[in-house]
This record gives sequence, C-alpha cells and structure tokens, in this order.
Amino acid sequence: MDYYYVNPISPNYYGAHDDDDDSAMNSMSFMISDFLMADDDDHHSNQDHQCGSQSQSTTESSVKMAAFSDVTTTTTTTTTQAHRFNNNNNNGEASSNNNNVIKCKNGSNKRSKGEVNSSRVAFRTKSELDVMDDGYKWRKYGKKSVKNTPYLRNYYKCSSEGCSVKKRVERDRDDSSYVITTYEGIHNHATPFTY
DNA sequence: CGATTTTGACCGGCGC
DNA sequence: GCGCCGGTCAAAATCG
Repeated sequence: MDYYYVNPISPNYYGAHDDDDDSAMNSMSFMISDFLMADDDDHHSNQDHQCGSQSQSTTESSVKMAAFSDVTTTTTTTTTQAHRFNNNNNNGEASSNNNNVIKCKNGSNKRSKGEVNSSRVAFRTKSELDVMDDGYKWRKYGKKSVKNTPYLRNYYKCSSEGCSVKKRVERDRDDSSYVITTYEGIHNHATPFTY
C-alpha cells in the first residue's frame, strides 16, 4: 500500500478573500474532495499542484503514524497559521491550524471479510470543532464510545443516494485538540456545491 | 412535513 | 459458547 504525502494547506491558498467564510471553506472542501477522489492513481499526482504557491509550512513535521485498521494516515503539527477548515466558525480563531496529510489507498489488499475495495483516508486535524465541512453532506448514523478514550466516535454516511462513503470522527485520545476523521470509500458524485 | 439526529438494541468477529 | 468490542440499525424525537 502506498502512502503518499500531501501538504494540503497553505495559508493563503484560500486566504485570498477570507472575510467570506464560505469561500474559504469551499476551497478547503474542494481540496479534500480531491483527495477523496483521486484515489486510484498509482502515482502521487496531486502532491504539489494545488497550493502550489508555497508550502511554507516548514513542515518538518514529525510525521507520526496513527494506526487504524489498515490504513494509516496522519498529520502533524506544524506551524502554519489558522485557516478555516470548519464551517461556520465565527471569524477569526477557533479554527484549526494546520495539517498535513498522508494518504493511503488500499485497493489491493484484502480485508478479512468483505469490502475488498474500500479505500480509507484519515486526517488528523487540529480543531476545536468536531465536524468540519468538507463539501459533502453527511448523515450521522451512530455514536460509540471506544475503549481507552473518553471521547466518543461518531459515524456518518454520505447522504447522497447511491453513495456509500462513510466517515468517522473522533478526537485524538492523546491530544484532544486534534480531531481524527477517517473516510472510507469513494464518492460517486461530485461535491454538492457548485464552485 | 421530510430530513436528520439520538440512542439503545442488535449483530458479527475475535479471544478466551 | 460467552462476553467484549466496534460498527450499524431503526424508531422516536428533533430540526428547519
């Protein structure tokens, strides 16, 4: 399984007109969906094009791996400044501040049972808000508390018909300022909003 | 009034 | 088997 590194955020990528929350959020969403869809390529096609401007993040990111079942991804700490990843947060802070992502696809490796083809991606993001708007519409279908963490895990499914992408959101048990969002599957449609 | 959330029940896998 | 555990279902409640 290949992992590849992506550095999605660059502060002024959407900083352009940032008074408008919507635009900021849209661009962000766009990027995420990008990850979600550009999935089967065997090459890291997207690692530098977007946010081409500058990845000033200086990321010497200590990439540490968060392990999920068979996928792992993570992000790291960085030093970029705030950008909004979240939907409506009142202006200013409250938003997250950084992230780098490693993506992994696993088309080929089998799972013990069913779902051979599910790909998973996880993001670890620093954010006070649990839910971030990634451009898709989600319907929550479950909530569970997991062993060893005080936080609960939430389960969402894409509400678009025929699309069975799922995501789960939980807080990092070691550092509650991070939120871990795991996507599973590939959307068969574009993001709802027009851009 | 349709869509979404809430929440406990349910279920399948796994280790013992 | 049994019980824990993570994941999902579904009915009722709530939302917009």
